[in-house]
Amino acid sequence: MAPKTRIADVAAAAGVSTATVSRALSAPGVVGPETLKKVMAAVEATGYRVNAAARDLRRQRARSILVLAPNLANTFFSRIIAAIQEVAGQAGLAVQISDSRAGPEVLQSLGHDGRADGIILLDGALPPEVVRGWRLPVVQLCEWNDAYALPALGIDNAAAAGLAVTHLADLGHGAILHVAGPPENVLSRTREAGFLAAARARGVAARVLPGDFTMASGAQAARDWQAMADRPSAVFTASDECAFGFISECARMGIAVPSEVSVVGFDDVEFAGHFIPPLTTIHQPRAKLGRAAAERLVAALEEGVPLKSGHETIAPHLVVRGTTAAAG
Amino acid sequence: MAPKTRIADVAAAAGVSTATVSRALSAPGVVGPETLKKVMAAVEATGYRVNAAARDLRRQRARSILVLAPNLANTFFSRIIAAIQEVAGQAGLAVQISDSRAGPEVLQSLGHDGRADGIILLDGALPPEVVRGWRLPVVQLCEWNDAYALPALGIDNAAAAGLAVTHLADLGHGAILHVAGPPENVLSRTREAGFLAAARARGVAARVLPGDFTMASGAQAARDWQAMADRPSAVFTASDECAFGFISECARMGIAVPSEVSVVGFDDVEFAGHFIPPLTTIHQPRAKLGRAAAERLVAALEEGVPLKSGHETIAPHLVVRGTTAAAG
DNA sequence: CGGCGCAATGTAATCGATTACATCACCCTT
DNA sequence: AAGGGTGATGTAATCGATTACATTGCGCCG
Repeated sequence: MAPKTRIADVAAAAGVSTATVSRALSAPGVVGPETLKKVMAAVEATGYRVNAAARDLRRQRARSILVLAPNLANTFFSRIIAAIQEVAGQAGLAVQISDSRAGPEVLQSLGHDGRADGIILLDGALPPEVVRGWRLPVVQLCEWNDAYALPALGIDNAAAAGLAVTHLADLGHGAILHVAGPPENVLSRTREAGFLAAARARGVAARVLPGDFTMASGAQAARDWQAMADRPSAVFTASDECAFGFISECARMGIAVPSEVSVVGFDDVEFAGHFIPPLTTIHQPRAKLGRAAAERLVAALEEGVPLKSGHETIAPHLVVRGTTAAAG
Repeated sequence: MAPKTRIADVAAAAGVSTATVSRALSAPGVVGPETLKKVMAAVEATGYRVNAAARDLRRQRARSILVLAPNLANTFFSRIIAAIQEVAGQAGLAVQISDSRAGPEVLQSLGHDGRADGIILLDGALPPEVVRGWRLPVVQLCEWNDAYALPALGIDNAAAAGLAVTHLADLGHGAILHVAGPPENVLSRTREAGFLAAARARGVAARVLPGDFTMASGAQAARDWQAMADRPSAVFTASDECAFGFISECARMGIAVPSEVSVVGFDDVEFAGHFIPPLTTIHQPRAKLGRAAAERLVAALEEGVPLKSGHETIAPHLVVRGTTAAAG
């Protein structure tokens, strides 16, 4: 009925001033118990809800955080965002999401229009000048970019690649092929570097084929691999999707996994455990990552805990399933 | 550098009044060309960005829509949300997401705090009194609830079930098992009803087992089906996940799909086409649904186009892949 | 040449909540 | 009994942008 009730309406109904209503709602301890009761009754009666815009304006806070991700449709992000929303929601902060591939001006204003108090950035490929122009606390998650000079959180990608190499070497594979991700991506580069370092350390032969994280690039890699003179007996791909593509193409070519070739993926996406055969892969704790990033940002925002600068990594682990076996 | 520049700063820099700056930015046509140039230069020089809270307060608009979904981690929603964000972003509206499983008070205020101008609701299981209490335009998407008395948009679930039945009957299957979804869910009920009606119309025997959309319930259904005296040769599940569970369990029991049993899923999730064998399933055009809902809401918000009440359905279609074959 | 109309700009009220500061009542101490 | 403290409440300034209304200056018409 009442289209909008303002704090003044509540004050009138309760027979007190607006200041008292405001205090009753945000600091119940400082108003008298009698008054508190009256105010609460009036709030109930009028169906009052604070106007967020007015409060935000006065408080110079939006009680909201912004999550920026490239390609929101990517299922990799959904669990992360869910975890962020959970933590933020508990702290009473709203979560706004936006595609980080929007134009620079749009991105620029996102950090300046006062709609958000902080940003969680899941993209390492934005123009540094835009990112550095933001005057808000920002946490980089999963991907990062040193040019931003911002705190970052993610798994240790190099160590993760090492886990894959160790696992395969332990199974007796003397040569391993890595299907890399797009070269402009930090994650790709770190994983590839980690792979090469671990292979060298372990004394196994290393080969690398280009890729771009997609299923199609995995299938292409399978064909290229099949045509090699001396095929490595094990493959480590830069993403699960790529591994799926590789394995599917092998199936099409009549090559059995894992008996003829072992495959290790990266990410442990929802589906990895249900693929046939279930995929051995590096697990990225997405919920934990989302939660950790949100907790840090919320702490910075609510309690003024400064964000630790520099990289913080979470240890990944390998999930051994059905796509790896001892070398024949 | 400048921690925050207000419109007054720009006005001072340009030597005009704040009113002129405001007009230059929001209605460039009404200020003189000279003045416009000066203002723009001043905006550039000071790095001014409007303060969204102040503008929202004054305009009584938030330029933001809220998407409410149960379980944001569910990958089914990510593509829908991406499409919503795309449409909203083009219209200059922010997208806020929240878990619809939050407490009633939280939900209540979401519709009243002035942070959002409209809501896209992906959940049909919220308390009707909360939903009806919102004084904002709301569009229900995918799921719906008649008690809300709100416009709804989704695929025609009954017709979709009919497509599955027709396909299987055409392949010569004389009996079909339906693994249903949770009975409290409208989608489950509509799909089941559509299934039964189509089976009756087509003259094929229909059986139903309970389920809840999950992979585990699909696996359980497979075991129950395996134990049946006269097993139907075809299965239609209420979700893709359920179909994956059914098929995986069949594989474990040594039953081949599709030669020994045909399976049709529902949703056409990202992974359906890459499952082995690729899943025959009902395709839900998620991007299209998200876009359509967002377009309607944006039109209602921006141009005052009233929301059509009642259900609006989009025709689904069947994607035939590798889990269905002619009855043996 | 006086006045009307129009275009450009300025002045100040407004959106709704928060909060610094002022006020008041009451009690306690000396 | 005067003075000082304490706790509860009211008054009014404030956050920053928008916009109704007022003002100014100029050209044009009769």
